[in-house]
Amino acid sequence: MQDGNGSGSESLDWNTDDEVDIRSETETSSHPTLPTLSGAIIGNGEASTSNSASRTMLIAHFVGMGFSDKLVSKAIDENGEGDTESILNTLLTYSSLENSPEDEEQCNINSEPSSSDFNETFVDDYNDNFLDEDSDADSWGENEVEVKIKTEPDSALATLSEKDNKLLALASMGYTREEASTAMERCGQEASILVLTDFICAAQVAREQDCYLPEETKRIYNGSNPMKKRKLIEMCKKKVGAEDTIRLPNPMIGFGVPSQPLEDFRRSLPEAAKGPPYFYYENVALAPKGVWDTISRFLYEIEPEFVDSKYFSATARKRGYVHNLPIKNRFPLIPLPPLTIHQAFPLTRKWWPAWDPRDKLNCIQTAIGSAKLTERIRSALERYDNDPPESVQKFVIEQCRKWNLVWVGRNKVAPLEPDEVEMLLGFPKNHTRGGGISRTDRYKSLGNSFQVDTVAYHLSVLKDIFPNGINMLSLFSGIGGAEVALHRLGIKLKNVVSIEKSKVNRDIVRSWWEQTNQTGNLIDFDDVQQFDVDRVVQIINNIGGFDLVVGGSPCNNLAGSNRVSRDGLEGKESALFYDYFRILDLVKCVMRSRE
DNA sequence: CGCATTATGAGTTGCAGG
DNA sequence: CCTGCAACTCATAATGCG
Repeated sequence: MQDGNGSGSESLDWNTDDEVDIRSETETSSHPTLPTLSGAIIGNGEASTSNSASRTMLIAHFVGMGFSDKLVSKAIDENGEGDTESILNTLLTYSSLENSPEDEEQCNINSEPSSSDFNETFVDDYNDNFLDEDSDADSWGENEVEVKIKTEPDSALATLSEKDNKLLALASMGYTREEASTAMERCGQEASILVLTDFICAAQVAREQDCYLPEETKRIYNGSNPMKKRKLIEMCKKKVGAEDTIRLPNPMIGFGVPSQPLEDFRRSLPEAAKGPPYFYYENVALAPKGVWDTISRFLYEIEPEFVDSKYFSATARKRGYVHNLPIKNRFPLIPLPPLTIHQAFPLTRKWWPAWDPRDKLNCIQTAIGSAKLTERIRSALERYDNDPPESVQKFVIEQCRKWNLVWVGRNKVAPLEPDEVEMLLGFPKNHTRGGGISRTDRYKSLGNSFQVDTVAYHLSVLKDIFPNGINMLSLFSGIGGAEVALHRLGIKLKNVVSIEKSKVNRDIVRSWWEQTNQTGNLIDFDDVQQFDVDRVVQIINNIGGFDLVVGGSPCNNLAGSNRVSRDGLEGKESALFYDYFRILDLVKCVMRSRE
């Protein structure tokens, strides 16, 4: 996806002066802005008139959190007085749509919204609750949360948030509110972000060139004519200019790897990006076009650090990391892991043909090569006493690369074993073994995980900053790559709040936590979408704040190996990136309000 | 139903060579 | 500048078996 980045384009006039939007008090910015709560405009608090007592209380409550009087009234009108959760959601959406990078410091969430309610002994409560599994998400603050959810139909919530998400995303891309809503009107609310941006882009081009009638434009963007669509997108790219799209570095060493530390490298973070808390976000580097531009724009315009884990391991793993950590004085985990196939698997050397030039494995994925394939390879090679002809060599090497096969006997290749994958990714042996987990699930969980040495290298700078340990919020924890990395760095884990959908993964982390005799608290949840303001405030009041927020959101719809649903950042699972951003920004605001 | 097995390309990038 | 080619990719869904 090539998004339309408004800045730097004079000819297209992305931001018209006569646009009508809700940020009328501030000057129009020509820069694509972050949809952050941190950047919310704080109203000057007009006196509200003719309100019931409860309504006045309600308004005061939200105004106390930093929202303007006018906005709060509007939100209450839309949602009714009874449903504070929906009101808050609406307010957050409005705030996000308001663009005001100049006012980043004005986040005035009241740190004590009825603090007596929150200062109960929650830690004790959930330590008990965790013992009865699967009820974790609901066993919390039942009296409050349950009721709210039941009064609001799920479908309504989902529709609202989906629509808002799209508006939000479009706003973040620098489109005006008018363009966004027009596009949604014309393409329908079910239209994907791609379709919407295409529509806007096409409209721009049409306006520019005056050669497409509206009806024609509409027809083209109903998906009937892919050639013309592609051509139009190309034209848009030319117009917008590709100079500000994120490109992958070559070699992919980010801000340095142990063998090439980039000693004197400095970077300046945008003010809004600085902590607390520190945060660390991860996803696949080779995502569809435009994805990393969007991710970076949401995550405070921080430039992603793209690193291939082949500099830390015998297997490649090209990933992008967005974080606000210092990068000076990083150090790697000891012992240094093997960096070549030969070092990692000495026994394969005996069978490794001279005509297979590989010394690194490709990316570990979630599925392995079939026995049928390895058998085809064996029988193809068996016909020759010496080296096979070049055509056969080419076929075999191609398949070995594709499926990450290693030589385990004469003419015999095989996929990696789960424990070998564990080693390559930096996990302790048998990390994913036992406890009722199937072999298939082991491959899947490992294939979706961090490379521990790589992540540890980035997180190592925290050791001096937090000599007494850290509180961590871990989203999409998986099998606990970040937790393992910190533990191996010798950074004490005081409180770890972990959110992970898969029960087998939660079990793996819980098991590792017990096996390693952790002295801190591991608190887990299963759904990021239900992790709302109340919960964040409750937890922060209890543990005193987070030092680090880590997470790699789902890559399903971004990953190249997905033939079926590589739908980009708006895909079913990958769209959970926006929940990472939402929760991070929430934590940021609550933390700032407690200063 | 759980688990294992298998088949299923496209999108993107880099690079060499016109 | 362009074109062709090689390389690579945190996956999904259908099927069969016990």
